[in-house]
Amino acid sequence: MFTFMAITRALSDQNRVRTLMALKGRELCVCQIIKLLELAPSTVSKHMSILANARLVEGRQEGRWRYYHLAGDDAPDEVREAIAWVSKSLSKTSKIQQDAKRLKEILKINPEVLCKAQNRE
Amino acid sequence: MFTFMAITRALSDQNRVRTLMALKGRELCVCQIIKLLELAPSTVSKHMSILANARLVEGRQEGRWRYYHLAGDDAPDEVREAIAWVSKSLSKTSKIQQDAKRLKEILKINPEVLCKAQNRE
DNA sequence: TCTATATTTCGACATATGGCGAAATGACGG
DNA sequence: CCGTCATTTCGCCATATGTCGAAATATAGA
Repeated sequence: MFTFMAITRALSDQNRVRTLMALKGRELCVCQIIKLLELAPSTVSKHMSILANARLVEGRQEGRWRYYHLAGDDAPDEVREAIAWVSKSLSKTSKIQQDAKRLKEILKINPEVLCKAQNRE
Repeated sequence: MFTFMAITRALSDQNRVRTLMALKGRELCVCQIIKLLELAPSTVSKHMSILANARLVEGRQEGRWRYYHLAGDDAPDEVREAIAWVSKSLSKTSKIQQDAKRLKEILKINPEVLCKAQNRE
């Protein structure tokens, strides 16, 4: 029950759900998520730790960058089914499709440039 | 997206999730839910309105009593799948099984008696 | 080792949420 | 209609949560 509630609480915030959907089928670096959500780095970091805590996502360090991806086949059933449910429920919503479009543009930007730009703000 | 977030926010509270599980396969009157959760009537009422707002449950008036039941086949896909996911994830957890056991005892009590007892507190 | 830089942690703040009790509402039986 | 009673609405409080900026941490490169 405790782990289940961690999942539902993680899913109860719109920005976290948007992030999950953005991670479908790809890995994203934190600065890319920051750009997508247009939130402060510290805020995004907290969101990611809540998602990771619920085991919905996993992080991977590569040099100075940290990449997050959706939980894989090794994750508990309830987690994988949660992701499937979210995905099925939201894929067609306009907000998520807008995000997908924006994300395409963000992925074109060299991450180096993206990160540096954020640190100047 | 808005309706989806209503569902996830509804599911982000333990007492509401417990209520959903208690409603699996049966209808319950508000005073029975009050007894199960051991919360104030006003609190339970608010929880039920959040669940109903998310369309996870539906209410039915019968005389002075109000009965709630899980959303049926007429509910949107996302709702029915949410219920299925919750149910699959939690059926075996000890907290929910404890509730099921307690509920059996509560169902033995005449609702009239149960309600009157609550109004004296 | 020193500097630059990507991310996290910390501290603060405003708002949201879960809880209660009291009062209001609505339904039944006289 | 009047009183009783189940439930909801309202007003309040304490705590949780989302957000930010500043400081801390960690990593790469000079």
